[in-house]
Amino acid sequence: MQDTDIKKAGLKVTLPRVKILQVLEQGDAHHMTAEDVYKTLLDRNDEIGLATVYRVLTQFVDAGLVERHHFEGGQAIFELNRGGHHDHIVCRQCGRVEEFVDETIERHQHAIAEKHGFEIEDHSLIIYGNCIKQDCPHRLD
Amino acid sequence: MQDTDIKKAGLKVTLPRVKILQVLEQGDAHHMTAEDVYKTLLDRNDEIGLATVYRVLTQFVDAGLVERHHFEGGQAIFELNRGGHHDHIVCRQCGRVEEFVDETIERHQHAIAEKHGFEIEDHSLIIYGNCIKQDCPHRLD
DNA sequence: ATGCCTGCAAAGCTTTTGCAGATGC
DNA sequence: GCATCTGCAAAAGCTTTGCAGGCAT
Repeated sequence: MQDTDIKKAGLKVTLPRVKILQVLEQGDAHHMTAEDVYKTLLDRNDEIGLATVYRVLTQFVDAGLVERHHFEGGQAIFELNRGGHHDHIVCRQCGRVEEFVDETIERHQHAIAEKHGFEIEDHSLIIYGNCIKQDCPHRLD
Repeated sequence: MQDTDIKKAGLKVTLPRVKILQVLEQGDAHHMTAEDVYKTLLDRNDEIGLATVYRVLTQFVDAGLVERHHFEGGQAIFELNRGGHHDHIVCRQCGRVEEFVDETIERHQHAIAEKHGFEIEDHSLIIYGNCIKQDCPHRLD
């Protein structure tokens, strides 16, 4: 239940916050730019300012409710934090984003950090490629 | 020899291009923002416009001479392509960037791409943490 | 009632682009 | 000489911020 999450973050339960959380929960595309969230809200006739979308997303990131990723392209990508860490594989043709977890990679990263004298906090692994799925609209034949 | 590389890229060998390549080759910090490159040039009394730095770096990236990375923070990071792929581990305290290669991780990435029906083109693996080195100016004690 | 929120518009940053003059070949 | 390149200034994205009014508690 979203209201609880918002409260736990020390934030007031306001309409914009609830709606933004809903978009992130329901979106078929789990990975969205701030602009994507904004436009989705407009499509639903929820008129929420773009500045508010940015502000709220940042607050959610700070609260740990949402993750911010930096893919190619300069725009930040936001994703609801559903627990469970995962990495990403992105199709350069159609923009599709899929998630994966690989325990071996995770372990090796820790070993590498240790070897280099780093206390690991976080990591970002993004595989870029072309998906060869039937419905990739930019499919390479 | 840089002139050859520039020519091979189909670009004229101009002073700005040679100087920018020199900065990337000689920089102790192998990972620089466009602004870093620009300021380094100014320090050497080479007055090259920031727009030119951006334009030339982009041309070098397109030519495969330079790599562009997207770390946290929004600014693109440029690095001379010295052959040999590697990944990065970044200290959030002091900004230090170290490089590493892990064959197991590389292999697993290919396996993951295949499993998801992607033709892998590229990938970006960045580990963020805090280095605990003697000379880290922001060292956590 | 009060303090936290929102919307708007303006500003901030990084990066790109148009154009006139300069330069490499 | 001619095409390509550079510098400047302006513009273009994305994101943040100041402020005045609005809303949750």
